[in-house]
Amino acid sequence: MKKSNRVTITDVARLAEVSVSTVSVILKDPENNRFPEVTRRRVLDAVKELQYQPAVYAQQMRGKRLHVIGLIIPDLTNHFYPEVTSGFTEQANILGYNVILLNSNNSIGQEQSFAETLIAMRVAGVAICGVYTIDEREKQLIQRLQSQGIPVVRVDRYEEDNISPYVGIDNYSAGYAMTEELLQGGHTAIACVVPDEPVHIVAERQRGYVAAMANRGLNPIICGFRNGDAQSLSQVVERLWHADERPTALFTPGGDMDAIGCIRAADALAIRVPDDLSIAGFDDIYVASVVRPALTTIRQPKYEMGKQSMGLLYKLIKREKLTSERILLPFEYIRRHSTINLTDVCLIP
Amino acid sequence: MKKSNRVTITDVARLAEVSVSTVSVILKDPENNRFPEVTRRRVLDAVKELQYQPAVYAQQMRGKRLHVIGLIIPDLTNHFYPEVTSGFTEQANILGYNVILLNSNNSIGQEQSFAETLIAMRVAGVAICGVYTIDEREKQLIQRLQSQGIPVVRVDRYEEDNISPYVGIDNYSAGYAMTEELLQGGHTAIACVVPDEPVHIVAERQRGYVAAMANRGLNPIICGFRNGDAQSLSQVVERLWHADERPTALFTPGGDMDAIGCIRAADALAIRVPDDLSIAGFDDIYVASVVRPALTTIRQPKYEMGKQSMGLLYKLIKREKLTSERILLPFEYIRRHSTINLTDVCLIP
DNA sequence: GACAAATAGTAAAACGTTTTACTAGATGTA
DNA sequence: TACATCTAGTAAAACGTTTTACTATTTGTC
Repeated sequence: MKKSNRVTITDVARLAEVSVSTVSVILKDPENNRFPEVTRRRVLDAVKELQYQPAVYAQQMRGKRLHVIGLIIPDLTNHFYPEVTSGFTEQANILGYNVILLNSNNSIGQEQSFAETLIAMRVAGVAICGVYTIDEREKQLIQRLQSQGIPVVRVDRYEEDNISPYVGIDNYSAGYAMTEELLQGGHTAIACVVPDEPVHIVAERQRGYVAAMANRGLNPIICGFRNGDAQSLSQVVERLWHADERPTALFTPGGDMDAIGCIRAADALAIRVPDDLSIAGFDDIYVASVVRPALTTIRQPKYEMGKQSMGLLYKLIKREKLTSERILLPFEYIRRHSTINLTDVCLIP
Repeated sequence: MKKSNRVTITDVARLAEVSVSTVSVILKDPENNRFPEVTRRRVLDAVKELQYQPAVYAQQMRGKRLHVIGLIIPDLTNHFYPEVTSGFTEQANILGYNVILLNSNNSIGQEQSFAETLIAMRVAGVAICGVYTIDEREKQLIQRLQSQGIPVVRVDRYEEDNISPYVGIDNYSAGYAMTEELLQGGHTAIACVVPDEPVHIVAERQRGYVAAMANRGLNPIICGFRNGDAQSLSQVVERLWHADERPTALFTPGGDMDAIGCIRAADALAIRVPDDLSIAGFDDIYVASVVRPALTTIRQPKYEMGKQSMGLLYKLIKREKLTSERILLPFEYIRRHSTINLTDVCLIP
C-alpha cells in the first residue's frame, strides 16, 4: 500500500529491481556507460512506465538551485507590462528558467510579501519593476533579497544608485527629445501633464521636458493629476483649455494611457485633436497605433527590455563578469496623427 | 565558517541556544505556551536578527503542499489574457497562493514541457487556457497532470467533455446573440470571418452564427484566414467586398483583434465602417472601446473568469464538493459605432 | 595460480525541516 | 517517602534525491 500517489525514485528502483542510487546515476546521464545497456534499459523503461519525474524540492535539498525567476510588476492591465513580460519569459525559457509573475498592483506591501515568498522558495533571481523607486522601502526590499543571496535586476523603473543593475532607457533624453520635436513643430506653449506622485523615471522625462523648454527660453507648464483618476485628468485638460496662455500641445510623460485619457477628455470638450490641440504620449503601447487620432509617442523597446533584463539576470546568477551594471536601450520618436506641425498649418491657407 | 550564505533553522537554534526542534515548535505557533515566554522571546529575537525564512523545499519534503499554482496561457500579448490573469492571480493571492505564469506561445510542445516542470515542482494546481482544445495531446496533458495528483481547471477554452472542470461562457449562445443583433439591425448578408484552425470555443460561436442565420432561412457566409496573418485577413475583406453578394456586416468570432484587423483592412480599401460595412468583434478587450470606430462586440467577463477559475481550482485542491463541474458566466452584447442599423439609415434621407 | 584492474552495483550520508516520542528535573500528593 | 504529574526541552526519524566511497565479482596478465 502506497502512502501517496506521487511516484518517487524508490518506486522506480523497485520496479527495475535495482537500488535507488543506480536509478539516480543512470538518470543523471543515460548515455554514460557506467552501467551496461541492459540495466539502463530496464531503469529507463521503469521511468517511462511510472511516468516518473524527480521532485524538484528533493533536488533543491541537495543544493541544486531552483530554476525559477520571480518577476514583479506593478500592473498587469497596463499594456506596457505584458510586452516586457513576454520578452522576459521567452528569454527565461530559452535559458532554462521558469518565471513566477507577481502583480503587486502598485502596493509596496504586496511587493514586500512577494519578496518573502520568493526568498522562502529560494528562487534563482528576481527582476523587479518597482512600485515607487523613490521609496526607501523599495531599496530595503532589494537589499533584503540580495542579502539572501538572490540576484536582483530592475526593469524599466530604476534610479541611478548602485544597489542593483538595471535595464531601461535614458528617460531624461527621451523627454527632451519629445519636447524638442514639438518645439520644432512650431509649438511654444507645451504643457506637461504628469501624475501626482510620479515614479523616478517619469520625473526624469519631465526634467528633460523642462530642460528643452528652458533651452529656448520658454516657461514650462506642468500640470499634475491624480494617478489613475480619469476625471482628474479631464479636469486638467479643461483647465488648460481655458487658461490665459492656452497650450497648443500637451505631453504625457506618464505613458500612452494618460495621453489617450487626454484625447478622450478633449473629445468630450469638443476640442479637436490635433487641429486645436496636439497630444503626445510615451511608451508606444499597442493601442497608441489603434486609437484615433493615432498617437505620436516615444517608442520604448519593451520586448527587448524584458529580454535583456533576463539576460542580465542570467549573468548575475552565473556570476559572470558584467560589462556594465546598467543597460540603456535606444528609444525612438514615433510621429503619428495626434500632433501637428503649426508651421505646416500656416502654409495652407 | 558557514557553507552557504543562506540562513537555516540550525543557525537560529545556535544563536538562541536551544535545539532545532525547539525553534521549529515555537515558530509553528509563537503564541502557544508550550514554552515559557522567555524562551520564545529568545527564539523570536534570533529569527528576527538573522532574518530567517524557512526553506519551502524542506517543508515540501515533509509533505507540506507548495502554495503555488501554474497558469498556462497561449499568448500574453493578446490583451484578453492579461485581464483574465489579473483576476486569477489576485484571487490566488487572497487564497494564499502564488501564480507561475507560463506563456505557451500557442505551441503545444511548450505546453507539454511546462506541464512536466509543474509536475516536477509539485504545484498545488494548474489552470490552463489550452492551445488547441480539440487536440488529443491537450487531453493527454490534462490527464497526465491529474494522474500525478494535480487538479486542473480549464479557463475560457474548453470542450464539453468530462476530463476536467472549466470556467467560460456559452459560446454558442453568444455567437447566436451577436448574429441575432445584426439581423435585427436589418442585415441579411452577414459574413463570419474565422481563423483557419479555430479552437473549439470559436467553432461554437460560429455554430451559433450559422444557427441564427438558418433560423431566418439565410445562408451562412463563412470565410477562413490564416491565424495571426494580417495580410490574409486583408485579402478576405477585399474578396468579400467584391463578391457577388456583398455582405453588409461582418462578424469575427475569433476576437476583437480580428475585427480590428478588418477595420484596418477596410480603411486601406476605402471602405467606410460602419456606413458601407458593419463590423462586430468578440471579447470586448480594452482596445475595442478605444479604436475608431469603437467596436460593437460581445463582452466576456474576463476578470471574473480568472477569479472564478481560481475559486474553482481552490475547491478542487481542498477536495471540497463542487456544486458543478462547469461554470458558465454571463456575456453581454455591447453596441458601439462599428455597426449600424440598416433600418435607421433608410429613415434618414 | 596470484595479483591487478575493470565492471556492476550498492550503502550510507547529507541536505533543512517537522513531528513524535522521549527524558530529566521539578513540583504536587497521599 | 514514594509515586504521579507537570514542565521545559531534546533526540531522532522521516521526507526524496544525489554523491561519495565502498564491495563483490569478473576479467586480464604474467
